[in-house]
Amino acid sequence: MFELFRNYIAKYSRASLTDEEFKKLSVAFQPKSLKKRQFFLQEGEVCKYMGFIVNGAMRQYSVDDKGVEHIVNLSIENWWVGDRESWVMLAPSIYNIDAWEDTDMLVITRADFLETLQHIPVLHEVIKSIDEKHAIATQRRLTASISLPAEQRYAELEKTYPEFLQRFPQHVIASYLGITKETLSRVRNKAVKK
Amino acid sequence: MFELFRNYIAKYSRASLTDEEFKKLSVAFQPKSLKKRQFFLQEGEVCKYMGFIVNGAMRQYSVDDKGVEHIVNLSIENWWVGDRESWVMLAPSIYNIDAWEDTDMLVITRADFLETLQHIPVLHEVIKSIDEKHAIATQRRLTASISLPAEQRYAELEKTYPEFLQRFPQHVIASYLGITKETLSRVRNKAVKK
DNA sequence: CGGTCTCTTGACGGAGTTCAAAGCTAGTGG
DNA sequence: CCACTAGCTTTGAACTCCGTCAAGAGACCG
Repeated sequence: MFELFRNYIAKYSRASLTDEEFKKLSVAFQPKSLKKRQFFLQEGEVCKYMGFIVNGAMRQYSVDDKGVEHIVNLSIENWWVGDRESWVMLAPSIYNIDAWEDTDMLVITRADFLETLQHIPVLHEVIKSIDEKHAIATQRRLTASISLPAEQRYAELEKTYPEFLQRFPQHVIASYLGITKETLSRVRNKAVKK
Repeated sequence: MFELFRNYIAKYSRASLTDEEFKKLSVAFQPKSLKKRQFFLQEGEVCKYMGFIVNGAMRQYSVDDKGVEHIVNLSIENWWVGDRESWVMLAPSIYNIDAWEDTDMLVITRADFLETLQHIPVLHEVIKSIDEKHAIATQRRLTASISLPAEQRYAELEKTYPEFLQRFPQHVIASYLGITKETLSRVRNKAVKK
């Protein structure tokens, strides 16, 4: 359970954690398993946990006035899930997060997270680096969403996260791209012919 | 020049900086003034500076295959400008950043920034808090851009950053929202009639 | 003044949505 | 092993929102 997590952390820290530090870190996290379709966070709740996906796949989405789901994030192994805004502000979330496949995660509360940071200074560096990567990815997606047509957004996804195309059905991918499943189907058929 | 900056920093730190700390911080920054339309960063360059706007207004945009500008960020007093991705990765930027009004800024290089962080530990907290706010805002914009039609995105902007509507002409706002100036014009006329 | 920048309005076209139907797959239970 | 269902993908036709192109009108500035 924790090996993947340790490797992940090591990747993000110049000086990797000592055994003792990693032990401290481990006790702050609790294993949690979700069945497909089970919620990790529901709209209106405060996001009390951040989760690290050990295996499985999840989606984060909002629901509009008409009841349509808009997927804002997809996550698989080695990704974090949680609503930053709600987590930081302690405010009710506008998002739902649920499991798309049966999923095993490691979760931590904000209190435990902050305390652990005190005890393991190197972690700051790790977190910062993760946040940086995340910020860059989000900015890229925003830029694409504003400036590129559906077809190019799909092409970009294919290049950036090809795993997603294996793991999620097309109607999920479509929503993530901000288009309908029908449009995605047509885009793909057109692409194949080229 | 530095008063506004000091107030800004104070807002983001629980324990505000000592005079000595702030002096250290100040020497790391250099004043820089840009005339309207002058570039702070051009596509293809590495982003060597982060800038804090003391007064004025700037825009960050990419240019697509057809030569159309897509504005991804607008910034005014008390905002930071720079391309995170290029700044962190030391890679050529895909964005242009220029002044929309005559602008006075304080700028810092990455080397000076990292060194200053060493000398003033409280700064980490400040930076983290700024980054968090920024990440949340970007996520919100992405969500809106995927799930809301033009009219609601404009309404949201009106609520979130009403200053922008005063400072930037409509065609700039339109591009920031990912629509054309004509569409924005029609949306606004329709809104007035309600 | 005469330019440059800005906003508006109209006519047309196209990308993408909506709605409806049908086919395709994989699991589940008889 | 087949029948049935649920979830997924595809296709077509009508429609809608928004972009494109073009023209005109106001505002500001040298």
